[in-house]
Amino acid sequence: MISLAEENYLKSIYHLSQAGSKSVLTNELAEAMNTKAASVTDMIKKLSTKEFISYEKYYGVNLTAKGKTVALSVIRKHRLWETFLVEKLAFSWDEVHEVAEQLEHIQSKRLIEKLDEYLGFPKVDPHGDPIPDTKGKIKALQQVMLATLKPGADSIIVAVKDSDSQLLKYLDKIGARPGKTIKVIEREEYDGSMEVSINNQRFFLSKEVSENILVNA
Amino acid sequence: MISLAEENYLKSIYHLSQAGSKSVLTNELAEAMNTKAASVTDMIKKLSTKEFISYEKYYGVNLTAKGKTVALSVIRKHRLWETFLVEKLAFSWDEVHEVAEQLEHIQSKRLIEKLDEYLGFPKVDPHGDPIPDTKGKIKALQQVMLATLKPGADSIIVAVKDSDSQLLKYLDKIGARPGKTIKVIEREEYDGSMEVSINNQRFFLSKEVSENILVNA
DNA sequence: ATATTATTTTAGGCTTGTCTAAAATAATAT
DNA sequence: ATATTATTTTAGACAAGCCTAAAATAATAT
Ligand SMILES: [Mn+2]
Ligand SMILES: [Mn+2]
Ligand SMILES: [Mn+2]
Ligand SMILES: [Mn+2]
Repeated sequence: MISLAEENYLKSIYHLSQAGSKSVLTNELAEAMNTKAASVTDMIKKLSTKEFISYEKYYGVNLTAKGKTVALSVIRKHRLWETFLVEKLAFSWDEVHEVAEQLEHIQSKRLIEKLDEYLGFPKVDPHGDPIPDTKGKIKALQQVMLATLKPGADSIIVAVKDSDSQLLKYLDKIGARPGKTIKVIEREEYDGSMEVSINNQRFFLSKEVSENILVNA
Repeated sequence: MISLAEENYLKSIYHLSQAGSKSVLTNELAEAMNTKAASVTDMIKKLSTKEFISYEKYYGVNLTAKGKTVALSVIRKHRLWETFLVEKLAFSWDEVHEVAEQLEHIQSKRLIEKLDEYLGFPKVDPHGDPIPDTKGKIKALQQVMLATLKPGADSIIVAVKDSDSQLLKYLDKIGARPGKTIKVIEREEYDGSMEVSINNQRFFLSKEVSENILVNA
């Protein structure tokens, strides 16, 4: 049996280890989990005993194959539920993350299989994030932050960061959705802001925004 | 904030107080919750402090208006989810209860409103149980156990007990579903078993089965 | 009225997941 | 190489929810 807290830690470790390529450190995890380092150390020990992670004292943790499977299963559920909420219940994409955080912990293989089928076996969620298959296989998209593109570059939005409702509302307003073409007109070196065009309309994006828009490489 | 355990206790107290008209006793609750009397006493104190129940030591508990509201909200969610699982995901009626026990604890007003709308504002769940409305108003059906009917009586099945998968499979097989007409042919006094006809077919039902079929009074 | 039995509560303990404060270790700067 | 700083771990505590065993109370039988 795996608890809700354990699932959330494993998911978080997975996401953090995707970002960087090194071990996930205690403080990183504490920040991500909105808790204290001491609590993280406690949980790390439990997860390590259960062989979901490998742990070297003072040097952070890494998911084992077993742990990765759990993490991907939770992510699969999260993204399928988000898709359901948007496609079937007419939620907007900025409202779904919080609810999916709860729904992802429902334990029922059958439910997820049925849901997947009902949704027509979607490949990505409403934010463009790939949905792992039953076996936890995930399509590693070729994606890069919009912030890294040079002026003149033309590319297609692949995904956006999904957990900030404010950002999503803004992106929706300017039409920055997965599938859309975005062109970098100009880039200000000193603050990383840029002018872009979407749907033949021009917008100024701060560095913060352009780092949360992922485009095809 | 109300915890999952608290919600389950309140739901259970509600169901037990519907059955009998007296206060709900510690042992009844322990049995229903699959736990020990001592644990029930502990929880009762918490719920009492939070004013979800009124509690007289040694004489059992009763829901306050506040507690009843919570219980009915959980029951509403449970029954809406069961309806969703059967109507949209093609679950059979004997598979849904367990999953709904989990889904009923998802906290999101918006989700339940949208789900209700998506399902077309159903009035009863797949087992015939009435779905409380947003305000917790529930249609008290005129219903009586099939077991109490006399031979010759003709009546319509209104609901069936929903938490026993085996029973539901059996009822489905013989066609005993809500809305169907059932006629009592004969009743054996000494064991309470009866012969009935459904869809012009005859079946022998044990007392146990006939107590779990509810018909219009 | 009193004794026996059944029910409920209390006492004390365990696990999970959290916390703060203190100690240990690693990283960095001189 | 050593001192300072930052990070991580340990120690000890707490709330929620559960448990067993013992004590208290209520119900019932004589
Ligand atoms: Mn999300
Ligand atoms: Mn998403
Ligand atoms: Mn049910
Ligand atoms: Mn039901």
